[in-house]
Amino acid sequence: MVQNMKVEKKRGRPRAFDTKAAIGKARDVFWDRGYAAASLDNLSAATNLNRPSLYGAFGDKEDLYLDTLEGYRQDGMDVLTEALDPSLPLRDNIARVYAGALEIYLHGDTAARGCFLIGTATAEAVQHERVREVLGRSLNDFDGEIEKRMRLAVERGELPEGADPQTFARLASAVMHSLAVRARAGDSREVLEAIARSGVELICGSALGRG
Amino acid sequence: MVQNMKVEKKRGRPRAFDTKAAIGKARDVFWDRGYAAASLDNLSAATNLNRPSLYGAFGDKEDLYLDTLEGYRQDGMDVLTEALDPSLPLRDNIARVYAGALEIYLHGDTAARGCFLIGTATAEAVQHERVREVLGRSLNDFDGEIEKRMRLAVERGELPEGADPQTFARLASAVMHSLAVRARAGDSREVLEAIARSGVELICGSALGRG
DNA sequence: AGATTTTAATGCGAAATGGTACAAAATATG
DNA sequence: CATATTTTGTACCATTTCGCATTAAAATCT
Repeated sequence: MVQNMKVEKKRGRPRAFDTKAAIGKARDVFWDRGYAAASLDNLSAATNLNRPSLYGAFGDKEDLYLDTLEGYRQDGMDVLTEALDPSLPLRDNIARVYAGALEIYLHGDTAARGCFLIGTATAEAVQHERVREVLGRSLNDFDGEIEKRMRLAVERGELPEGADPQTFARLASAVMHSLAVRARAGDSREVLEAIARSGVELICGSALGRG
Repeated sequence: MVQNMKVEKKRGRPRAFDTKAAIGKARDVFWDRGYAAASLDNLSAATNLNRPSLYGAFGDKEDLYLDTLEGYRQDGMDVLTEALDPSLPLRDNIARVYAGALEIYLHGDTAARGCFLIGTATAEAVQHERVREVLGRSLNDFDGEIEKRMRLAVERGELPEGADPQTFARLASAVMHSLAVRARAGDSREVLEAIARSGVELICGSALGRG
């Protein structure tokens, strides 16, 4: 049932490329240049697909971009849920979330890439409603995933009794947003890790949650 | 001495436009569309300057963009220092900083604009070194201004004795960065204000700083 | 094998883009 | 007034852009 989804033999000529891989390559282009500055030639070169193939497989440039955004959101959620393993203390969870984020953000050829969503989708969000929708939904999904863990933390006493899980989740996200921006602005790993540590401290800190 | 800077009567035909106003109009265009997607036609139409005039007055598109960024940074610093009036309690200061930020971020015709720097310069930061430099410097300047107030707060006992002003400043900035992103992602004023309030609470909160 | 269906490759084209040449206009200086 | 200097407006250019039409190629179905 899992593998049946693609077993229906398609009629015509089979694709000579892997869709997921192509989206990944396209994502790298958008990540470095931003959506608007990424040309179809750039994308075509990076994916080894000529423009008509790109167009046939993904639709126009905006459609392709939305696909890369969705893929990133999904990957991000996977990393996040793994980092939030509830068998670990809350403090470790949040630290792992930030560490995982920095692992992604600090990659880059010429300069650190930061967060793909925050680094590129924000720029288009005002004009392109669909991009704004994906961006907003992604941020909310991240918040929601963290909020689940925060709820557990309140139950377990890792956070003060009256603490609002949603509020704590949003503040935990806020630190991550800042890391995303600062990484792309060129801040060093040392600075970013220091911010991450102090964020963990502030949110899960002994002063508040005696976590 | 202040007004002498421009009193040297220039020789040729005088400009028929106000430079500052033109930069402001251009900034609005970049703010909505992002740097790459803003065409010289867009900028020309918004400023009522034809392309050669734009080019003559500001240089090429990137030069003009950098001018708008610098102007925004300067304006932002002014708003920030005003909000951080040291005769007020730290809690009020930070609340005013966020309120001032939201006042700017929530403007927009089709959708909220968010922060001009974070919303548009991050997208270009990887490829354009000069943009990355301005972005990084701006973030640091904001941090520095807040840090000064935090230092004072430690001296006054508004924050715990051992607290590191730089750390607290960066965390205060982090909440603002999150507001910047979320505003552009379409979050409502209510949500943003709630985040701002909880950010103030967490950073200046009684549990920690008994401010 | 022949028909059908889907993908791949070449190349085109209309429009938009960033930038500039050039001449007219407007002002200060001599 | 004449000249030098700067700005303005029209028109233009070379390039890039996105998107597609068309044709060739490769697989499946009958």
